[in-house]
Amino acid sequence: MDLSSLNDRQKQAVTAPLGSVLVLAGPGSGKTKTLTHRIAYLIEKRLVHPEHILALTFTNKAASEMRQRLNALLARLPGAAENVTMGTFHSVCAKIMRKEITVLGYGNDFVIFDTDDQQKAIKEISEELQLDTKRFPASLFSALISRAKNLLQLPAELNLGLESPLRERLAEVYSRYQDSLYKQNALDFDDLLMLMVKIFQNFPKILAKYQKRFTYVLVDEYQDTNPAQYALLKMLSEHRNLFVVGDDAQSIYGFRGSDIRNILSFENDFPESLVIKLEQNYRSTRTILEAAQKVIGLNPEQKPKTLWTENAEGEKITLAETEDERAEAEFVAKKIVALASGKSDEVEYVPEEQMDGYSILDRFLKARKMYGASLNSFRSRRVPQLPKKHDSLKEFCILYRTHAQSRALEEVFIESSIPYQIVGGLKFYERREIKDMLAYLRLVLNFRDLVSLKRVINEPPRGIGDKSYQVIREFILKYGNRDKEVPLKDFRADFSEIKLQPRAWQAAQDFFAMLETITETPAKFSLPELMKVMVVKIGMEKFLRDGSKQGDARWENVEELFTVAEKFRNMPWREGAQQLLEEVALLSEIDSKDEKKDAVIMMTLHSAKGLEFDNVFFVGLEEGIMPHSRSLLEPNELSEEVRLAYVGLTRARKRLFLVYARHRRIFGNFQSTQPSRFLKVLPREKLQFFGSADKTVYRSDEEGELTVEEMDY
DNA sequence: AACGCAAGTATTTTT
DNA sequence: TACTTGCGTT
Ligand SMILES: Nc1ncnc2c1ncn2[C@@H]1O[C@H](COP(=O)(O)OP(=O)(O)OP(=O)(O)O)[C@@H](O)[C@H]1O
Repeated sequence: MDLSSLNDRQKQAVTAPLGSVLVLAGPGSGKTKTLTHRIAYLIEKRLVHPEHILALTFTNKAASEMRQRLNALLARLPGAAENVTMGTFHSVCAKIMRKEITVLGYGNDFVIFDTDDQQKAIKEISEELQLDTKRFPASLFSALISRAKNLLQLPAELNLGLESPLRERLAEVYSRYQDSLYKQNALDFDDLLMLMVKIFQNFPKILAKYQKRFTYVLVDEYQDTNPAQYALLKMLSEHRNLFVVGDDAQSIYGFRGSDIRNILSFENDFPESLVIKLEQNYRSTRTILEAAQKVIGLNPEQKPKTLWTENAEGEKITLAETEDERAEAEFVAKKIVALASGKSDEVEYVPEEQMDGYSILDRFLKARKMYGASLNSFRSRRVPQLPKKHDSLKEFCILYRTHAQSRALEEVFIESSIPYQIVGGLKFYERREIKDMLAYLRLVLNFRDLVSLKRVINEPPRGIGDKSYQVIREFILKYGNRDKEVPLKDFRADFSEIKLQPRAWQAAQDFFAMLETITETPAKFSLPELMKVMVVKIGMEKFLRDGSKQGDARWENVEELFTVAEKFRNMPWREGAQQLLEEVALLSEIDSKDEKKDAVIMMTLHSAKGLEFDNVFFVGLEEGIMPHSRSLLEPNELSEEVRLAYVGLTRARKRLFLVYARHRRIFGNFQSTQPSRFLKVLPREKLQFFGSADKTVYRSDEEGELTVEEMDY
């Protein structure tokens, strides 16, 4: 096997004897690359069969990219890469659970509840218990339940050290919530991990089966694993044959239960393990690396690591101060236009009549559609224009702390005719019409799914309001139980007994009759075929296309969903629906990124984990945003902000632009802002300033000795 | 039950 | 600013 593209340390990791290995190293040192080569090596040297390898990544996208690379590395063994099990913890657990969950009493056609479904289920319980939803919002319970599950605490074992009365309320809600999930045959995200652990703990035969199946387990981004994931690894790997890579300085998912101690105590947890440190960075220029090191230096608790590079010193980092978020976006647009049209320096504004490409009318129409720009405000703005002929935009990336920051950028990019792609934020699958369609599908598979029922029983309007829904809900909850599954047909016979107002009664009977006819579709039909019948029965097109343009757009989205469903044409519709729903529920934000599209990419710092770009714009570097105001109270959270900034800076290969605004609109009104404390530690001589950034940021020299917490304003 | 309007409130970060 | 929630009217 060709190891020539690896350095000595990387080779050592790739060819290490079987046993536990930790590769602990900084950004851009080739951890992911090493992990991929390790898999290839194990397969090619016939040390482990591909089917016996389990590789866990942080996102689905990372998994599919790894599989592609592996395929290329194993060109001489075609098909081998396909046999490796790869995916996120959640998706791999979901697959295993489909086979094994019946031991817990759930059906293996369970649905996966996303955060939204989860909160709706909790809300119903809060209402049932007549809790004060101001004092105890569903989002609070949802976060706490998630925390408990990540700590592997079932309702009976709940112990989060909370104060009364929250402790008692949570215990009640959690217990009822878990019952409710069970009755609906649903698992939430955290159940996928927690219940998997519980199965392995309580059913040693099942555990043994998977220990035999996966004799070698690899984990990328190990610093962001939570206690449940840790427990899984510990059981699966029987303390051996575990290969993990990560960097404690890049742990950024603490809010989701990730525990940095997993990587810090690997050596103790897995005795006789081999720890390998990679120290050469292949990604960034020396300047970028130096700046990043300074920032992470704000966290004394991070494990010290050497990181050097043979790369050139490179260009200076640009530190720009702008007036507000609009000017910030214009600054970024201007730089991108300049760089992508081959001019390394400033561009002049192009007079309208000389503009290539789009007419001003086009741009105005787009701007109005996107954010309702008025003609006057639009004309008074002069933004640079991206020429029709320009370099590829794929190597431009804009990073921000929160999704809300993308708006100003979007507005300016539309006006500048710069194609862009936003990762995450308001997604296709979060649109109302799409969620409705998926809810119908879920109901067709499982009429006990109350969250879906509530969503669509009156969508389109059928004359079944909240009162009637509550009665139906009670009926279903009391009706039989999951242990002996009742077909919808039998349910319907009994459902005619339900006591509802005549109009609602008829509508409800019709609704379930419709579900039943869809459910009886023979298995020879595929999912796309079923869905087309389904929308007709529902009357979806008439409902959505109300004559407005938005209505047409909504219907187009449904048609787009048909296209997605085409993937599942070669299997019975039930299976297809299940796979579609699972895939949608477990999508990662970054999965939506379209590699083919030539566009500037915008995303949150969290989504950028593991990625790299030639040109990175890190915007909104202000106190309150980066670090975020919600993180300032807890030192742990502030440390995580430092790591987040470190992740952001180290995404850049060649050029890095840091931008902050003096004023920013927050909740609609302007507030003045202060530059981020993280900027103060950057090496001044490696920066190129724009605006009065130099003066504003380096106001005093005495701050050199302060800790991050002390650096506040 | 459905619709419309007004007030109030919220933004980290995601599988 | 934008979205959700609640209230009042039909
Ligand atoms: N030995 C090497 N020679 C040349 N390039 C390398 C070498 N090792 C890694 N690289 C390159 O360095 C870049 C970073 O690699 P990789 O993404 O694997 O790093 P990483 O340590 O996983 O980074 P991060 O911690 O940011 O996720 C990639 O473009 C990779 O191709």
